[in-house]
Formats: sequence, C-alpha cells, structure tokens
Amino acid sequence: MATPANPSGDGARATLAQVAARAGVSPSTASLAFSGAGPVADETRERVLAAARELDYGGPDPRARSLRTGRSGIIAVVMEDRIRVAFRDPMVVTLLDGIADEIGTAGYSLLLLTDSLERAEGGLRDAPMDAALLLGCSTDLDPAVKVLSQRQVPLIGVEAEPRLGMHLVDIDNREGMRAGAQHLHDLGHRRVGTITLPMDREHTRGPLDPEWVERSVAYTGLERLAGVRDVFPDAPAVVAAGSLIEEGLVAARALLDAHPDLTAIIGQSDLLALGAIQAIEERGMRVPDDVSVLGFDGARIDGLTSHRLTTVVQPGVEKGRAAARLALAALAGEPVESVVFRTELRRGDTTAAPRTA
Amino acid sequence: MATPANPSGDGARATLAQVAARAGVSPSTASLAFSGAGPVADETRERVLAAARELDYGGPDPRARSLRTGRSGIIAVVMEDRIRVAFRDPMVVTLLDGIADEIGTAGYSLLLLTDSLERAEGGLRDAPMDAALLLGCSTDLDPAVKVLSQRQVPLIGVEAEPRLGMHLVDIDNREGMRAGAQHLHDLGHRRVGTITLPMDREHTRGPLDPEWVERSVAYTGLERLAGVRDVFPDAPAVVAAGSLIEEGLVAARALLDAHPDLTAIIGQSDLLALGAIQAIEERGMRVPDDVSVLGFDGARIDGLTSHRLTTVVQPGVEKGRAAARLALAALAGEPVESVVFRTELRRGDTTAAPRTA
DNA sequence: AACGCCGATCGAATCGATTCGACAGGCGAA
DNA sequence: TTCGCCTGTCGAATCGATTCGATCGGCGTT
Repeated sequence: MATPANPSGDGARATLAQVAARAGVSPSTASLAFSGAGPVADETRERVLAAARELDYGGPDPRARSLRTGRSGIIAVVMEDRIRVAFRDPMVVTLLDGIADEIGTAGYSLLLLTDSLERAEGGLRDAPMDAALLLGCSTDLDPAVKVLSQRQVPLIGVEAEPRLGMHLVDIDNREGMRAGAQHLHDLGHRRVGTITLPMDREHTRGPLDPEWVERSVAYTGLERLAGVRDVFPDAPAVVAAGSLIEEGLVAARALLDAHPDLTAIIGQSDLLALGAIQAIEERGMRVPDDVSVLGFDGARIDGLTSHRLTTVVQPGVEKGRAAARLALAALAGEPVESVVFRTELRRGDTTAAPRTA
Repeated sequence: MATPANPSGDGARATLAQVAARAGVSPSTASLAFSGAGPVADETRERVLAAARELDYGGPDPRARSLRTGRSGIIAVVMEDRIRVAFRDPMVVTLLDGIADEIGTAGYSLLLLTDSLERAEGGLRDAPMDAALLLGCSTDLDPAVKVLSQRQVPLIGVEAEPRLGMHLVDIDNREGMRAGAQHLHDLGHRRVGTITLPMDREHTRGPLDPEWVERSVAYTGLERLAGVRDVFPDAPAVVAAGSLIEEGLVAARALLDAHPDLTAIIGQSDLLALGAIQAIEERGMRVPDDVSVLGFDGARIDGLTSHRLTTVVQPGVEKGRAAARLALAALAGEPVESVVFRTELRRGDTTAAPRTA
C-alpha cells in the first residue's frame, strides 16, 4: 500500500494518545504541542508533530475537544424560510455575509438552520452550537427561542421583537420609514399605498387585517407600517407573502386595483418595491412620472439596471457584523448590549413630484 | 426565583445522570428513555421525562453524544467564494436548497464553510462534520481535499474534477454546451465568442490563456469551453473573474472590442450571459436581432423580465439532492456511485438567426 | 549557599453521554 | 414442569481529548 503507515490498519483514525505514545511523551504534552497552550520544548514539539505525520494524524478530534472544552466552535443562524426563498432576499445574504465574515475571523463556523421543522429533530434541538442568531423579520420565534434558551444557548435576535433573555440588533424601522414617507410627502404626494412584509406565521396575502396591527405579531413589518402611517395615517396597505419581487407584483396589483388614484407606493423591502414597479409598468404607467416608488433595505441587487430605486438604506453588513460580535461577546462572558443602527434615505430616480393632474 | 427548580444553582445545565438520579433510574435507562432505542416501560419513561422537566433538562448534550457515537449530525458545504459573492449566483443557491432539503429531512444540519481561509483555523480543520460537499466550479480544491481526507471525512464533489477518494455529482458539461453551440450553428451563426468561468485560483480576467487549457486547472470551465469549441473550434474566449452579471458585462465588452463581427455570445453561466446582454445593449445593438446570447444553468433568476434567456438547463435542485444523498449513503456505509445528470437546451428569445448582412 | 521561580513534563480526573453484556422475572410452548 | 425467550433495567467501559496540580531540574538572586 502506498498510504501512510498506520499501525492499526487503515480505517481507524489515530488518536492523540497514540501519537503521544509514538513520540514518547504523555498525552498531556502532546495536547500542548498541538494547541500551543503551555510551554513545550521545541525539540519535543517537533517529535510530536513528526509522530503525527507518521500516523497521518490530522489534529485533535473536534468532537472530543468540544465535549471537554464545552465549545463547539459553531454559531448557528436560524432563518424562517427555506434556503431557496430566504437567499433570494439580498438583505438576508448581506446580513449573512457580515455574520460569516465576523465569526470566521474569530475562528467560528456558521451553521444554517430553519426554525420550521419541529418534526425533523435534527436541527434546533440536536445540533451543536455555542450561540444562535435569529434572523429575519420572523413572525413567530417562540418555539425556537424556547428550545434554544432551554439549551442555554446565548441568543441574538436580528430584527426581532424585544424578548426576554435575547439580545438584539435592530434598526430604527419606524423612524427610517417615516423619513422615507416624509420624503414623498415633501414631494407633494398625498395618496400613498404600502406593501408590507408577511404579518402572520402562515404568510397570508391580502389587504392588511387591522386586527394584526393590534395583536402585534410581526415586529418589523408593523414598525415600518407605523412609520408610513406617521405621515400618511390612512395609507392603504396590502400584505405580501414574502420579501420577493413577484410578491410585490401581486400586492401592487391589488393595491392599484383597489386604489387607482395612488400617486406613490411604498414597499417594506426593495424587492417588494421592484415588484411594484413591474405592476405599474405593466399597466402602461411610468415610474416615477405616474407613480413614485420607495423601497427599504438598500442592499445591492444584482442585475438591476433600469432604475435606481429610492430607498431607505440600512447597513446590512454592519448589522450582520454587529450581531456576530454580540454573540462572540456573550461567549466571552463580556457584557452584551443591544445595538440599534440608523437608516438613511437614498434618493434614486423612482420618486418625483406627483403629476399635477 | 420564578425559574424552574435547579438544584445546583441556575447557571449549570443539568446532566442526564442527574435526571436519572432524580427519576430513580440508572443513566443507561434514562438514555434509552430519551433516545427511544431499546425497550423502556411507559411508566419509567414518564418518570424520566418528568424529572427532566423539573430540572429544565433539554435533552442530551450534542457534544457528548457526538463524541460517543462518532456522529455530529453535521454535513459541511465548502464553497470557494465568500458568502456574498457565492450567493449572488442563483445556481449556488439552488444547489444549496436541494442539499439542505435532503439532509434536513435526514436529520442533519448544514455547515457553511469557505475553503480559502487557511489562516483562520476555525474551518475545515476544526469544525465537526460527518461529511463534506465541495461546491462550485472550484479552481483548486487540493488544500481542502487534503485536510478533509486526512480527517477521514467522506467527500462529495459537485462539479469537481475527478479526483482520488472523492465521489462526484456532475452534469454533461461538454455535451450540454455542445448542444447549445450546435443550436447557434443551426441558426446560421459562424462567428461566436464565449465568456468563461474563472480559470485560475486568482480569478484572473482577460483573454483565455491557451496555456490554461493545457494545464487543466478549472474543470467545469474547461469542459464547457470544449463543448463550444467542438462546434466552433476557433471561438474566441474571454475569462471572467466570477459568475456575476457585471463580470459578464466586462468580459463581453472585451469580446466585442476585439471581435466586433461576432453574431453570438455564449456565457458559461446565465449571469455571464445576462452581462453580455447588457454589454450588447449598451452599444445600441439588440438581442437577438444583432447578437444572439446563450447561457448555461437555467436557474431561476428573480426579477429578470426583459428577456427569456436561451440557455442550457441543468437540474440544480436535483443535483443538490443527489450530492446530499451520496453523502448520506457514504455515512450509512452503503456503496456510493457518482452521478452524472443530463442537461437540456431551453429556447428563449435571446437567440435567432444572424442578420444576413 | 540557600531559596524561589520558571520551564518542561507527566498523571489522573473529567466532560456527558451511549452501549454492550449481564441479570432478573414473567410468560408461553413443549 | 421446565426450558428458553423476551422485556426492562442496570453497571461499567468507552469515546478522545483538555487541564489542573504535582514533580523535578536548572538557573538567577541576594
């Protein structure tokens, strides 16, 4: 055989103890040689590493290490939707990128989880993790929060409703949206409609049920709605089933059918706003000449060239980074303080003064 | 305190042994009660679960379990690019979705890794995983493969060069691309250029270096190039720095500058093809009237409405699923057979007969 | 010259579960 | 009646590392 020498047959991986034995040192010393903690003579370390090489030993087993140290080196990200849906939202991807970057340089890896599957036991309940980030405008995190906090996993919520025992990273949703709406108001708009993110766990489409506003089930969506209504108290709202272009299209059609006199549409996300643009243009109207469109998020959307969307920009990567840092701080036992980022209105070419018809 | 009773103070999580003690059974029995393996009297199980509830015990510690069983319940996906870049490619997202779906229902979770960071030790080397899927048209997987195979982790490559000890999921890249090129040839095209995926680890842009073709560093890109050249042996090629619309744009500009008489451009991915469309249109030419464009992948691209791209469709979700199934099979000790999927040409409205100028 | 300290190494306990083999009854079959 | 067999339970070994405390020279101080 051309494979490296392995005394105990090939299938079995060598253990640190075997390496130590071969190097003529104790397991403790071998461990120190690998981890770098504690003083080890250069000559000894060399001997250990040589023995490891001979046995084709690839370093300490992460499983054993994590049992002993109590750390798995894994930080989980819990999302509400399945991957194909969630990743179509550039905001999610941007967040994730910030998270991955930050935890990566700290030596952690990223585990992707979905909160839905209570049946398949493989996820929240059983996966090893040192901390968890709950992502997205989740409409109901309770089950996930319950399981994880019982497991004593530090929890960081991104855009989540303030909740016991969970640290938060958020933005000034209401104020940001208010500023956007005010921009439209300043331009002269008075009849403005809005498309909201999902408002219930089932992601029901349709005109906004006033009851939802009372029951407060979807934190982010309600905050942004409140921002719109701070300026336009009577703005009609249609709920989309997700932050997707096609959802925005469907919702905007409904909005325009019910309120043909709207001069502007506000999407609670850029994708919803883009859908609204499509709906407007498919009726032969033009943006912003006939109808203005305002978005929210400001994440880069690849391949969008026809318009520069006017939108409320939030610092996505920074938000992800901050969430990751909170998790790392919690793990380091440092005090954790929730963070709120500020948004900023970015003027593109999708808003203008309404036609003075 | 309103928190559940916890004899040993609050910070510490209860252990299975403590639960067993409280229920008046042995740890072995308590374990069986939780795992469901082995026979346990209903009454006993109830007693154990009750004790667990009283101690706020959330089930066995994944770390300990995974040391003992040798399984972590984690399957890693290794990508070449950082998240923000990789996830901009709908093909990657589609693959990931298939993977997540399949391993999720099997009770596994998905760990996201990047192969680049050899420095930050937190990834390939230290993360717990039962198997790894190597993703993407990776230009050089060697380091990753080395580390992981030393760790005795079963390896599945998606679109990777055949390689020792690694099972593969692939498509008929060359044949698929040949069919696409043939379609153009049938339409009457003779002067066709192509934009390729990155060809070296540094992702260098520019006209294709013939030397690369010899050295065979980028499996997928070379296969697809070969497919084009099966039909158009002299087709000029420009290498892009990634599968991105803007990369396609840049490359297509270069291609059109150098060869103004091209009647068709073939992108090795849909995103590259979309970039090519932009490049063509920015010169005041039209697709397909002046220049035809052909893509590869056929993954859904959100918000693309202006054209229905003619493209070589590969079954992305199925590919992801298949890769996941191979991994699961390897873990189950079943024989693993590599899989090759077939592609299919989908005619959109971006190809037509060349102008008979 | 004696003391203390530091560098290097080792022994042994420990992390928290799973699992194999053993054992005690109870029940059905021969 | 007796022999297996099945069910339910328990003891003890084990997974593979980390880490605390102890040991032991050697070296610099005063």
